[in-house]
Formats: sequence, structure tokens, C-alpha cells
Amino acid sequence: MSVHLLLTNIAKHITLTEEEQTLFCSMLEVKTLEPGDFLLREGTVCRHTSFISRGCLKTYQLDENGFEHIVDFLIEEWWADDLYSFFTGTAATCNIRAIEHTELLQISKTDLENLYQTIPKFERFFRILFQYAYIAQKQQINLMLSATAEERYSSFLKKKPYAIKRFSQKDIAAYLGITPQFFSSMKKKLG
Amino acid sequence: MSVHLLLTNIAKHITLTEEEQTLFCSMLEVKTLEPGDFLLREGTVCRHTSFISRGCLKTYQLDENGFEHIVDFLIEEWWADDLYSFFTGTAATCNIRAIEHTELLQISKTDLENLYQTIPKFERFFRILFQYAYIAQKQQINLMLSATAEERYSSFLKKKPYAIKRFSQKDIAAYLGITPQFFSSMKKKLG
DNA sequence: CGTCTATTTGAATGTACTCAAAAGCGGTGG
DNA sequence: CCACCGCTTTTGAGTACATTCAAATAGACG
Repeated sequence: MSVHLLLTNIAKHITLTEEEQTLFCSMLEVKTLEPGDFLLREGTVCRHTSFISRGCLKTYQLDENGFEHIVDFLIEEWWADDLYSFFTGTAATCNIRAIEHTELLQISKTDLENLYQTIPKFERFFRILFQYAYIAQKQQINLMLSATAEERYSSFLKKKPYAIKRFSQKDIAAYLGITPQFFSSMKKKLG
Repeated sequence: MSVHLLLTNIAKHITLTEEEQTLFCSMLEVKTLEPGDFLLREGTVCRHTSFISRGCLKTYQLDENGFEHIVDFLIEEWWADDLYSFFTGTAATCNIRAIEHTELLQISKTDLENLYQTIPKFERFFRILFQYAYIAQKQQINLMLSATAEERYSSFLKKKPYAIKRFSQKDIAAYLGITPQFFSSMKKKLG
């Protein structure tokens, strides 16, 4: 049962009663994606936030030349959405697309707002979640400022050892901010 | 009264009663910094989170060659801290230093945790704050991935028009991820 | 098997860096 | 009030990191 992963994840930060768990679970919808499927297209409004119970996705934006720039890889136990679009109701500027067969547990914005009202503990849960995400991003920014492509790559390998198996080189290059060609020669050089 | 700015800031997201305001204000300590003063030194533990009621600061990390890499400029109505150090109690990896004469309203970790318990609305307040911060950082990362130094600079000028007056070129270069020399020639070229 | 995309390779180019040095600017003390 | 000091900014030459363009090779999928 895929909900189990989400509940244990929540239990790390807040304690829910049986009834609260039941209420929360009643708000969830299951969604399945196959490789290449879009969870979100730029220009549309992001109406759900989705917990990843299985699989992985990429969040990317297209530049004026049509090149993908991957802002984030998303895997199990993390949330997939365009927060800005989700909270403001404006059109999303990024795309989210499945890399593998992916299973999601979705909650709509109205349900989430109700959840915050009925079970304020969820404010705490998501506050903690955003804190972690914020910290991780700060580290990513610092790395981009101070490190060469090679250093960023080895740091990436350390932090996400599963990456090399699950993501294409093209996508990893787009995440590191370099061209696939340069990535290829760099990888060869590093052995 | 500098507390006023903080209270109106909070009122944008949550509504506090008179007593709640009083309780909250009783937790605050005022701190003043002069240009160059440290709010936080790397290696020490960040024990407070500080609302900036006046002035500005920079958050930076030093690389192995001793060069500063500015992760963020902090101005009025924002919070200054090393979140990771603050929440885990581990040594900070970054430095925070005043650029101008700066006035801060500080709250300690224990007081903040108590605040979360006694006034859960503050969970909501900080949840919303981190969401905004997270979104802004995502945009910054996307910019770093897709744009040249020139594009990043003009985007920076648009987003922070006060920057050119308040921060040195050296610091802006360290924020954009380029050398002061290259920044200088770029600025000349752009007119 | 053929097509489509990802990866590799190489040459020419460009963006941004390093090193070095001069010029500007603000503060301090004589 | 001016001279000196330290730091920031500017400028220029040579260099390195990473890109673009082009083409060959390898893999995945119907």
C-alpha cells in the first residue's frame, strides 16, 4: 500500500491520531505516470501537490533556444509541484515530467487549505519540509557559485549516488548547467 | 518603534490577538550592528533568528582560496540566520556580516519552539515564509543554469534595484558568481 | 531492420578567469 | 589640510574552462 510510505514520512515530524490519518487519507488521490508523461506543463496551473511514492521525475524550464534546464530531480518521499503556481493560481513556468514509471499521491489546493484548518499540525509538517528544502537549495546555490563543473559533478554523485543509474547523461548535464558534450568528455577524463 | 515593521509584516499572513502580540514581543531582543560586524561566524552555532528592521547584511561562504561567495543579500523585512545550524545545533558553515548600520529583532531557538507550541499560528507564518523563500531560490537556480553573467546581472538589477547603491561591486560580483574584474568590464560594456 | 535519440569525439570559438599593475576613493593621523 | 594607507575598481594580456558546430558511433524501441 503506497500510502504507508507517506504516513511514515509524516510520522517523522508530527503525530497523527487514527481519525486524523483517516481524514488525511480520504483527501488523497492516486495518480500513475509512465516515462515521458507530464505531471505539469508550463502555462497550465498547478492544482495539486503530489507525494512521490514510487518513481522519479524532473522539473525543468525551457530557455529561448528550447534547451531544458533541470532545476530539480524528484524521487520517492519527496513532493512534486510548482509551488508558485500552486499558491498563486497563476500559470506554471516549469514542466514536470516522469523519468520512470511513477506513482503519486495527490492533494488539491482546496483540500490542503482545509487540512491546514482542521489539523494545524500539518502547518508544522510542511514548515519543516520547506525548511529542509530551503537549506538544501542554499547549498546547491553555494556549490554553483564556488565550484567548477567537475566539482559539482562529484558532489552530485556523492549526494545522489542513485542518479547515474536513474537519469540520462543529457539530463544530468542539464542539471549541472553544462552541455551533454562537455559532460561526456568530463566523465571520460574522470575515469 | 522598530517592532512595528515586524508586526505589520506578520499581520500580512496571520492575525494575532493583543495578548499574542504582547507575548511575542516579550521574546524579542534588539541588536545593533555596524558595517563589517559579524552577526554569525562560521564554526559557531546560530542560536537566534533575526528579523531585519533596518539595514542590510550579506550571507557568504569562504572557499579553499579564501574567496567570498555570497549566497544572499539580506535587507529590511527579511530574516537573517543559518537555518541548518539553527535547527540542528551544529556549527554554521556560513558567515553573516552587516553591510550597513543594521537593527535586528532576535528570537532564540527555545523561545521560537515555545512560540510554536503556544501560538501554532506561527507555524503557518513561517511555513508561508519558507515557501516564498524556496520559490525565490528556485528562480535563482534556474537563472544560474540558463543565463550568462550579463543576463544574471540585468535580472539582478531588475529584482533588486536598490542593490547598486547599497552593495559594493565586489560583493555583487561575488553574488553573481564572477570575478570583480570581469564584473567591472561587463558593467563598462553595458554602459 | 530502420529510425530516433543519446552519447562520443574533435576542431574552432567564446566566455570568464588569473595575474599584474595602475587608478580612484575614503578614512586616519600628523 | 594634506599625505599616506588600505581597499575597491579599472584595465590589459595571456590562459583555461566550457560552448558551438559538425559528424561519427552506439543504444533503444517499434
